Amino acid sequence: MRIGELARRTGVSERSLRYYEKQGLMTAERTPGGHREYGEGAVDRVIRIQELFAAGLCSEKIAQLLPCMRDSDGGPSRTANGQLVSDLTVERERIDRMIADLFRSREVLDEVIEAASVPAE
Amino acid sequence: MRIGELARRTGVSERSLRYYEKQGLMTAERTPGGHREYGEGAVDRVIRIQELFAAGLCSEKIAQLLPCMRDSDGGPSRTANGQLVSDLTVERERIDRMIADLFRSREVLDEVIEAASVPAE
DNA sequence: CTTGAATCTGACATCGATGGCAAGTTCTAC
DNA sequence: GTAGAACTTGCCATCGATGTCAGATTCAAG
Repeated sequence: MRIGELARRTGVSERSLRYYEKQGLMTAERTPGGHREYGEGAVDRVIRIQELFAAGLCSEKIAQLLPCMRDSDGGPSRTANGQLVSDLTVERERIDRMIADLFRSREVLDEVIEAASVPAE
Repeated sequence: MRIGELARRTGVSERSLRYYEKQGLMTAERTPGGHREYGEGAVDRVIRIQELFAAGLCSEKIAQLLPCMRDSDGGPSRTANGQLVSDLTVERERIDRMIADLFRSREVLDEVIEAASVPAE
């Protein structure tokens, strides 16, 4: 599939897809004319990338992380080295804190929403 | 307390504290000379603000939300109106999705970390 | 071929919270 | 009153992912 379809199917803009490639997060075959040609696996990969971005990881970390992931289709290709494991552990802790924060904030929102839905009292 | 101490106690920079004030997220008494003077409650408030920022809410929403919160010390002061409740509900759903994303990403990190800690096989 | 849609590259803009600096004022302790 | 720390305001810079635009090229269908 080409970039337009991939964008449609993942909900990620073409601009971002090209950016991901430039950041080394994904590759694409090229047609003789230079247009990107993606395999089916690209969809999952893009979604995974988006999730990691949303989790606050930067391009660089994601780029290091991706080849160590057990991909849905293929093999795990690589094992993380010590430095990467150390970095990822830090990220993991950050994510834990973020989750805790989100729970608290969600609770706050719920209280306010709840209070508004019970005007009496 | 003054801004330096508040910054130290909350881990938020003085720069950000002044920014919060400009955004209408908090107020401060002023000394005759114009220096900010904060009450004890400011510490909790700043931390709350930080959490909401971390949850992805923008200044504007936080500014609308804060007066509707049951503050630890004082009363809830206001009730959210329909528009705000609607906005907050949207934010709440976004936070839900974010939490789900974070769980998935954390799992990914765990798998990679785990795989690296078991070099054999 | 031709034409219009899709894609290419590259550059610049944006967003929002925060960092940093500069010049001036206030506070605190001596 | 004086010195130095702390504070004030205001402005410009930064970060990273994404938006957007322009001009050129390629693809697909007639």
